[in-house]
Amino acid sequence: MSNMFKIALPDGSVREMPAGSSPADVAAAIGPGLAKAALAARVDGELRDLNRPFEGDASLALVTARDEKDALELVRHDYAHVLAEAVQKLFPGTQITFGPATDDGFYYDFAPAPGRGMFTEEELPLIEAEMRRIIAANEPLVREEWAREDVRAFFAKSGETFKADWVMELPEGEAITMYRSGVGDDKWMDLCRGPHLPSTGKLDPAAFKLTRVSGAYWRGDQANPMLSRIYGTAWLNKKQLEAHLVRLEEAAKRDHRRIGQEMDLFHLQAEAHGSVFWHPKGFILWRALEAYMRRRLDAAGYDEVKTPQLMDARQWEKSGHWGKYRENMFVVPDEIPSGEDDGPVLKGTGDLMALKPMNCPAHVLIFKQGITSYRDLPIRMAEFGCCHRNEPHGALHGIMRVRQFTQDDAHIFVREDQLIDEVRDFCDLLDSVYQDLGFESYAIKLALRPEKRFGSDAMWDWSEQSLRDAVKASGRDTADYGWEELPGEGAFYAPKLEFHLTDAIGRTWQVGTIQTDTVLPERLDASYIGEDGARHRPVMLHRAILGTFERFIGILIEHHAGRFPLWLSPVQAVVATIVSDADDYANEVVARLKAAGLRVESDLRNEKINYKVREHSLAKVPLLLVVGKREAEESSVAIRRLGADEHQKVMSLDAAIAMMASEAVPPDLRAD
RNA sequence: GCCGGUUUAGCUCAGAUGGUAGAGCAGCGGUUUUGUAAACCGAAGGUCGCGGGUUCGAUUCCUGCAACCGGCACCA
Repeated sequence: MSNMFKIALPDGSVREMPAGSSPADVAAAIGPGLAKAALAARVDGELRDLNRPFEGDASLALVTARDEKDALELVRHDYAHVLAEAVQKLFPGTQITFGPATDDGFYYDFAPAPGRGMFTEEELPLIEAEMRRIIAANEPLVREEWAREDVRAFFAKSGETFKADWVMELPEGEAITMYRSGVGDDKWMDLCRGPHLPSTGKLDPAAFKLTRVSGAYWRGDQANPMLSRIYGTAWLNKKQLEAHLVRLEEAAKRDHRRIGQEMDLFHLQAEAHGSVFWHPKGFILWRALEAYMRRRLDAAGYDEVKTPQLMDARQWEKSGHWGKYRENMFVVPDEIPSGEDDGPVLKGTGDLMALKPMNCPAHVLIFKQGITSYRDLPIRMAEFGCCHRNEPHGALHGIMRVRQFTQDDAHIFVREDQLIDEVRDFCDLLDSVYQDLGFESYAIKLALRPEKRFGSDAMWDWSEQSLRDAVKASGRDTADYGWEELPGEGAFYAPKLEFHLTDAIGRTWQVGTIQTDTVLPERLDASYIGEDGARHRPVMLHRAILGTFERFIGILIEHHAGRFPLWLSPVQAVVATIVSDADDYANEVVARLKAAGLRVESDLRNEKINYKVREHSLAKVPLLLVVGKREAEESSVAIRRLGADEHQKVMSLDAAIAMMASEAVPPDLRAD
């Protein structure tokens, strides 16, 4: 066996390196510039430490900051390592657990030392300073392979029960990697799969920032102790960090809660927390969206229905909600008590009723009226259904996560042989709606059977596979759609396809969904008569495109930053006068625009035009029609378009009305 | 529900180690008739989230609760 290894480089060349050499040696052999720039190595495609020796012939690609994706991941992971080291040095007795890289940085979960509480934001600057000290010390990060029992003993000795317990769950017999930073008394060790940069000095002390603290359950399980998580954002250099912080500031300006208040769309208040008070302007947006959806559903063969808000508890027992969902339901006694202890019920039966958390059982009850033939299927039953769910309080978020909401819900009753086509058609309809509403991209996930569920494994096998097949048939099971499967995330009655959109600061929200349910038709005994004259169970597809009006409008607000396309804008135009002599003409313009179906307001106030322009621009009014003496004489308007480069365009009133009316047509009604 | 933080005028925020509080903007009254992102003057506006405690006195200290914010868990 040769004691020289052949190392193939990306340019096709091959270098002979002595056994025991590492990617760092190759980098040094190529040149000092590369040796300095190298952060890690890809050896036969696997990301590895720069100093980890080759084990034989290999292909090698050195990773530098130019390989941004790999570099960011490495660097962020290293910052997490440095964070953990800093925290343990500043706060002895703190236990370390896990600390991965995230999309914009890193976090680390700690179990605070006995007797002290969770970390607070006030402590972050102190921790940052210690991190910078560790970076300035340029401590080597050295990979060591340990036996599992040695690792356990090491952590057990210092009272690190989380790490000691965790390492015992790793496969027995395999070498486990520990990373050492610092030397001598300043030595610090962490159990970590790696890889890491060669030393802490490779990090830019000005390219990270600790951002917030949070609680987080050990291994993500509510039954486990809560740990103290510290989040940071980290980049390759200061410029990138600053750009990211600016992006966050810009994103905060798009927050739907802020814009909702600025544009007077809605408000929330403690007396009905988790329910939205829609103001006139916000409800115009709602109505435009609802009218649009209604047209799309009509065209796609749906029948719209309306079902009761309150149903008897016995019905919820039959549907299974009472057993699996009661903790989230608002339960209402059907009675008016006398008010005395054990006094009589003055009115009502005394039975329990519940506000519907979902529309599905009611739709099955409609389906069950009369007899359905196989020829009638599919039946697509739609409802803009108002539901109530008593959500965990910590889950509520603006209008994105509320306790009362209206779904663009529908249930499609299909034969098994119709299922895949129906799901595929739904995917196409959903795609078209998202395009119309300005969303170019969205993610599709398949949420698989949860632990707490109804139905047989065979049923779940079939349901899951049918959704998988339907997405494949629609051609959307690709990386462009972020396609992935999420084990354990399905509803208790069905697996579901989830369609996700992203908010202003990168949080993703599920909006659309379609679920293949065979459980509820069974429980509620829904059937159709087949070609063979026998009774069969239909499959029930639960589906929504917007998800809920509340959440979708929240996303729309952030996506457009309040600058809605004209057909959705609550106020499409304001006619603003320059002098009071133009008041009569302005009123005429407003009347003409209203007659053309446009939502328009006038501003005849005794204010300077600069003031009016500023005010209506801040209010995000898309079109400002300025009229003064000139326009009144010429029957024209000076149109200023929000966000446009050219300041104004003077055109005749007739031409302006034609242009605006055409632009305000909803996307599904456009001729083009 | 869990961890941390916050709650003062319509909005955005100051503030006092305990003696019932300010600013800007908005709103209101007046002056200004104005050509594309803030004209000027004036008066007014608050049980300092809610309850309990300590105190001569609490918006401030203690305590309970609620809502909100950031995460976790849960979810459309």
